[in-house]
Amino acid sequence: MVTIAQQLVGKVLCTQFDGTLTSGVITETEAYCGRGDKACHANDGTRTSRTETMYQDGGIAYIYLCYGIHHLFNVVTNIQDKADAVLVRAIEPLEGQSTMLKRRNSEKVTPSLTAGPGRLTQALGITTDFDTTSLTGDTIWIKDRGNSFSSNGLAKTQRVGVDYAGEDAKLPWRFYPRGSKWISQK
DNA sequence: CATTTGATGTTCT
DNA sequence: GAACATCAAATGC
Repeated sequence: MVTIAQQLVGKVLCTQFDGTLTSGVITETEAYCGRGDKACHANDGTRTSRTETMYQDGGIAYIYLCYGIHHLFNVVTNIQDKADAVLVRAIEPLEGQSTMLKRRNSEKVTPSLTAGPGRLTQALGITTDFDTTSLTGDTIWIKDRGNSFSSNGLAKTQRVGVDYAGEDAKLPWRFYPRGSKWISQK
């Protein structure tokens, strides 16, 4: 679970709609565990129409609306009825940069273009319409470029924005490459 | 520069 | 009604 979150860093997240391809290298992830992690929406078997996606088999996208405005993208990583997911918090733009700039309504490629959970989904055109989409299809998928980071090259810190989770907010389940600029601010 | 505030939907009380 | 896995624009130094 936590291992999967580490392995996802350095892989390439791709989306393709209407013949337009956009992609980026994953530079920041957070692990969320459905059992014993108060920061997870589906902790302790909490099932709602929103979190139902997390209880499905792994290898699909869990996308939900946060604060009524932002779409956050997660990868479901466990088997059916085990609600585990990895939140992708930031990417480094790769292909289709001009499309991302257009979607984000900006002109220059800077970290603020895709560094942040709400930002990367906007740049890639991901919305809740793609919730439960399989990540092995041709709409949203993850490419292995073979340049994964060793646990030594990865910084390990507390997760962001989950202070309400008490002790569980201190779990070191946020990962990003040491020295990378494509990281969400805080 | 730092801090505050508005937008906004889903879920739980 | 309150809180929430957030961001950008406005305000105050």
